[in-house]
Amino acid sequence: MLRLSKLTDYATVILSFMAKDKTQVLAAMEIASMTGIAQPTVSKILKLLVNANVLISTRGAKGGYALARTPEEISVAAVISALEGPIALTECSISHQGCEQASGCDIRGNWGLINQTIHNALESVTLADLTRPAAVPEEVFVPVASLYR
Amino acid sequence: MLRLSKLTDYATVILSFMAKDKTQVLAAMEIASMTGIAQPTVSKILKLLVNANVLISTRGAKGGYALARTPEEISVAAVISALEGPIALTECSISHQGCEQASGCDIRGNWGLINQTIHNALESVTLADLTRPAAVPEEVFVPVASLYR
DNA sequence: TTAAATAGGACTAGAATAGTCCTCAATTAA
DNA sequence: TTAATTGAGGACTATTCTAGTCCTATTTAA
Repeated sequence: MLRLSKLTDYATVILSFMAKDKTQVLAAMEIASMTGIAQPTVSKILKLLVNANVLISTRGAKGGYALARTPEEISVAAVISALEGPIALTECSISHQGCEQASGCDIRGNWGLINQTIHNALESVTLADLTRPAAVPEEVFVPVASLYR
Repeated sequence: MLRLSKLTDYATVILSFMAKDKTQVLAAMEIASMTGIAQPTVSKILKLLVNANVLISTRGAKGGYALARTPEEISVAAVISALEGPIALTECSISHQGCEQASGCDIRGNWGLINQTIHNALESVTLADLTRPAAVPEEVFVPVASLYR
C-alpha cells in the first residue's frame, strides 16, 4: 500500500502539536495527554526524533522535548526517515547487495530516479506546511516522466 | 522505510521482461525460468496483474499472459496498486473511519495533497520508462511546497 | 537527597508478508 | 473423447515486521 507506519503518522501529529504550542519545552507525559497517544508510545517516538536531530531533549526534572529547528526548517522527509529509516522504495536503492536478478537489474537506475523524485517531494514539504490550514488546489500534477525525455 | 513490497519489486522485473520480449504470450513457467523467480510466486503476481487489468491471460494449452496495453500505457502507479492496493501514505487517506485523533486531524487535508503528489509522480512513469536505459539527470527537483503558497 | 524526566534497550503479541500448494476450470491437440 | 497443458481461485504456513509496553540507568532541579 506504499504506506507510512502508524508511528510515523503519530509523529506528524505530535510534531504539529508541538509546532502549534507556544511552550518551549514539553514533557513526554504532557504530549501524551494532549494528543491522546499512549505515553510509552509517545516516548518511543520522541526518542527516535531526538536521534534524528528533529527534536532536542533536556533531561532531569523540568526537562522535556523541543523542536530542534523552526517548523519551516523541518521537512516531512526528515520525519519519515527518523521513524522508518532511509526513504527508498526498493531494497536495491539502499544497497546493491541482494540484487542478483539477472535480467531485471537495468531497471534500477530508473527506480533510483523515482525514489529521488519522491524523496524531493517529501523534502519540500515542511512541518509548517502541515500545520497550515488545508489547501485544496484544483489540480496537482508533477510530470515526472518528462524528466526522462 | 516507505518501501514497496518484494512482490511489487518482482512485478516490475517481470513486466519489464515481458515488455522487452517479442513473444506475445508467455506462460508463467517461462517467465519464472527467465527471471529466476520461483514459479508459484510468479503465478501469484501474474494473477494479481490480470485482476488489475495490467495483463491479459489466456487459459488452456498454449495459453499464458500478455500485456494488456503497450508499455507506454502502463504506469508504475497501476503496477503498485495492483500488488498493494490503493497508493496512500496514511490510513486516513483511504478511509476517515479510524481518525479519532482530536488535535491532529487538520493535518489530513495536507497529507492528502502529498499523497496525490506522489501518486501523480508514480502515474507519470510508465513501464516503457523503466525498460529504457537508465537516465541520470543532473538534478531532479519537484517543489511540492510551492503548491501550498 | 529526592523527585522528575529522558536514554536505551529488552520483550511480547499481533499483524502483515512471502511463499507454497491444492483443486477446479478452460483450452488445445491427438 | 481423452489427455495434456495452462490459468483461476483460494487455503495455508512460516517468517518477518510492527506496535506497544516495560524495566533499569542516568541526568538535573529543588
